[in-house]
Amino acid sequence: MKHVTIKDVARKLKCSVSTVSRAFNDKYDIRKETRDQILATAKEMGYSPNPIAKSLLKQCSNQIGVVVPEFINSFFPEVIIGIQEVFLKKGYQVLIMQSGESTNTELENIKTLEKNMVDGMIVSLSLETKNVDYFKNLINSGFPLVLFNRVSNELDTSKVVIDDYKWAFFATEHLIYQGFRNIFHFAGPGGLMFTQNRRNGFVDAHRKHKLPISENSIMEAGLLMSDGERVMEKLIAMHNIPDAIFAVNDPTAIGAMKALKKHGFKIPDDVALVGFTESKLAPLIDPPLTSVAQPTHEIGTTAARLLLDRIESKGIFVPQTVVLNGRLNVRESSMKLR
Amino acid sequence: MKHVTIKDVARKLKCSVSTVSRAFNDKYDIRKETRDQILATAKEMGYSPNPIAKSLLKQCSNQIGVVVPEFINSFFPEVIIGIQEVFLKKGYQVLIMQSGESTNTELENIKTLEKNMVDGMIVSLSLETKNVDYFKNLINSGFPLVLFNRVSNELDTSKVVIDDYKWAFFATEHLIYQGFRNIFHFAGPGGLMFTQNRRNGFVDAHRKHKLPISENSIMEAGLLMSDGERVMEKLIAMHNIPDAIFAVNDPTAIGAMKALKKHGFKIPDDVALVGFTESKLAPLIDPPLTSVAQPTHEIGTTAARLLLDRIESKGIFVPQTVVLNGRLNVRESSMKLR
DNA sequence: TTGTACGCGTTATCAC
DNA sequence: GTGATAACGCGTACAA
Repeated sequence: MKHVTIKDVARKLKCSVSTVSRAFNDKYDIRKETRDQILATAKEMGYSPNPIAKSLLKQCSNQIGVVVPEFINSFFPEVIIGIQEVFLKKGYQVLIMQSGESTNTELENIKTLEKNMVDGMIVSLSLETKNVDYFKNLINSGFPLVLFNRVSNELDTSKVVIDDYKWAFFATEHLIYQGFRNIFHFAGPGGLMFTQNRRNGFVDAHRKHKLPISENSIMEAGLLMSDGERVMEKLIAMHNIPDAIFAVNDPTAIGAMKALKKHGFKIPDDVALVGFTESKLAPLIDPPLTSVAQPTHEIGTTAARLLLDRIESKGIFVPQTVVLNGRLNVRESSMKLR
Repeated sequence: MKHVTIKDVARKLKCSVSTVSRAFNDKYDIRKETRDQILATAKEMGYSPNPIAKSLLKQCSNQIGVVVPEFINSFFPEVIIGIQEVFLKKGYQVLIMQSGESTNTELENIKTLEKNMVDGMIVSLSLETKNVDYFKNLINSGFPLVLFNRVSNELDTSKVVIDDYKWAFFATEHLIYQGFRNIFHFAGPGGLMFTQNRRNGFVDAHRKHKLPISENSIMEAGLLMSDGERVMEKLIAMHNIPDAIFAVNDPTAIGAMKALKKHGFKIPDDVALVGFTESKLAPLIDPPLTSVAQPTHEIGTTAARLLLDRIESKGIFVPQTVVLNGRLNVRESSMKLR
């Protein structure tokens, strides 16, 4: 029933707890025979050191925490797999928590992990999060933290991102090269860095090609499929149909696609579509969706290595921002026929 | 830098640690004024009780652990959201771990959570897991455990499942009603309960309708898209094309679809398709895929409530298996066009 | 080489 | 109503 503790082992072997402890923590001031015997009986009794007690003592836990906004889309899960890959090899356990895009839950998650004495955290901020004071304190107090994807430039810590501006620029330019002129952007919620960057990329691509860009062509949508659907329905109702749409992410693009198909519009003949942060659906949907793919797995491994370096560097550590490369996967949804 | 502890607060207020402790654990043997003052300065100092120490003392943590094989497909994430919903409300934190379909990692995960003194676990077994001895011991020692989806009938504990047999039966029968006669089944890996159940449903639907069923029409595929693709390619190479396929899950169905489309087969005209455990892709793919939808969110909340009941019931507790209802969502991929 | 004793941050049980 | 102290399970400096 109860967990077998170091005392039980010591009692059984008629030795002291410290001897047992020593047997488990390969220090060389112990005789091999005693060590082997202790390890053997310990195993037999089903004993293993209690990490909780160890954490309390050593103020660290060989655990790292990961907090993500959601894992309905495949993006975050794929990143997490990358993270795990690195840490499991190093003997760390990875605790995952989900904020559900809520600042409050996010904060609770962070505190829980902190109190569990995780040795570091990898976080992608929730949509709601405006106030990053808690993170600031964490960083200032010397806690190892790495951000990815949803980052804040108020926080001076290591980050892993892709160049949203650049790839939004490329994606838009691709539409321009295809000959589309009346291009709309379905933007993400205001305030988020990547929303702004993708929007700026969209604008500057037009600027480079000296194409006018009307105020109304940038619509604040959201990040969900329902957002894309809603905004598209509105445009259809207003008979304001663009040639092409660059959406802030795949779900909104797919939402728009859904609404367009429902009303009999052909894609890409009537309206072309480009998404972002390629989802598993992109190549499978009809028509296949052009999208900017992020190197999810690599984002995970990179973030993990940055955190590991930070944890293991007992001395000074300079936060660094790693910008990984994306890729524009061109598919049928954005190809001008003929 | 360092965490502020109960001692710091006590020292600052020139009172004893027990008084501070009392202030936090609403016992009535404390004066309101002292209590308020303590709470105020504690807040000011940024103190909150350290759950690690509390766990060590109380042998429980107000945390529950969740172990799933993967969360690339939306199924497990959606279940987890349901689980969180119940537990967050009750003041529990939910720690999530991913076994990656590996027995070893699964075991490590379980042990980590156990050593973190989680008050209970919700687990869906990995594909590889044959030996469930560790779980048996866990259950026998009185540890609260609930299984879902990937369960084992060797384990005497609460479970949440859907009736795989029944819904596989319905799905197959649907194909039969549509007029298909040469129906294949892409089965999952042997050994898994749901693999067997879905296979039996497939067989018995044929039996009920007195349809012959050849040995070769059941192909062991796997659970991945690549598995479906591979098996379908093989069939195509052998010029052995069925009228319809009932696949063990959506990814294999979609893999088959991919291969079929690549070789110019029309769906459902040439080959009809039905999946299982409806994924987000199913309604979006071309053609939309018929599939058995599982009530993911409800699976999560149900499992959570079962676990909660088990945790809070200090006395005797009878394990119960809850069988939730699925739903066959019929879409274009399985509709016989006259 | 091994044992004793202390401390990690709490709460519970005693005294006072 | 409040303070001292023992425990929770472990690692480790120090003593033996």
